[in-house]
Amino acid sequence: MDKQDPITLDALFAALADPTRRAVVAQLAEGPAPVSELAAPHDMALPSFLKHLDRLEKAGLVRSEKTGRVRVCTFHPEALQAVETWIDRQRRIWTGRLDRLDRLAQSLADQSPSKPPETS
Amino acid sequence: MDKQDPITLDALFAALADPTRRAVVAQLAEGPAPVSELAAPHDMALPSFLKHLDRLEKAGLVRSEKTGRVRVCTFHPEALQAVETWIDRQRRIWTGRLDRLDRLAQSLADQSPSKPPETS
DNA sequence: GTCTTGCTTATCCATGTGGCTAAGTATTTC
DNA sequence: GAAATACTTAGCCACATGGATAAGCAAGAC
Repeated sequence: MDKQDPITLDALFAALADPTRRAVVAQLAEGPAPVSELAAPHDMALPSFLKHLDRLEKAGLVRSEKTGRVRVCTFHPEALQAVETWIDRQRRIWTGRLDRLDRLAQSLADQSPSKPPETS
Repeated sequence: MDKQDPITLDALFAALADPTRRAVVAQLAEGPAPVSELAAPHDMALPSFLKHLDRLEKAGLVRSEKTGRVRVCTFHPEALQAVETWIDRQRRIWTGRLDRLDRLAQSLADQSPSKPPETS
């Protein structure tokens, strides 16, 4: 019953790909809030809005708990770690590659132009 | 003709929300590659694959140029900056808020337990 | 010149997504 | 207990998305 979906990059990126949902995250970053308060700024019916909240929860970005008739939502920034890790890795690979190219070019330039480069 | 879409968070997050497209980005991070080479690892028809490439280009993550009959694609990591900036901001807001709560709790604890907290 | 290669364009189809309304349920409040 | 509040559930609809096939086309290879 307390089933918790594993946090996947698919769900995370998809959750953040919508302006309404990003706005909710931004609002929750300021502090926890009940559903009605989160929904207020968005010009749409409650059920539509709830679907957005659902996707944020499924992505692991938000958790919520119901007390009485009010559901309070909380931001869980740890979920963003997976995104940043992925991005960092890609950038690292790319810049690492550029660095190697750079050093190669440098070593070519350093040698007397007539000699071919050492490949050891 | 040389119209370049503005890089939006919507397009970026959506582009990265698909495993095929993330794999392409990962592959391109290792260095530029022609379409056929990028498509090879993915078990789908070329036109289907091209749609993925398209979305990566529209998002600004990839650019491509055709020489002869071959189209070579290049990774453009600058596009990822927008994503990281957004994520950083949300986290900063959240942790900033936690810090303030922390200081408040600290100052409450520092006062003699009988006195109510100053609200100035 | 014909053949092959490497895309490209045009459709099509199933499913997912983002919106809606209508009606239901569980707390408070009066 | 009746009424208002705060969601919930169910179902519908339009359009986007991820896949497919079929046919076209320009550049190289032979």
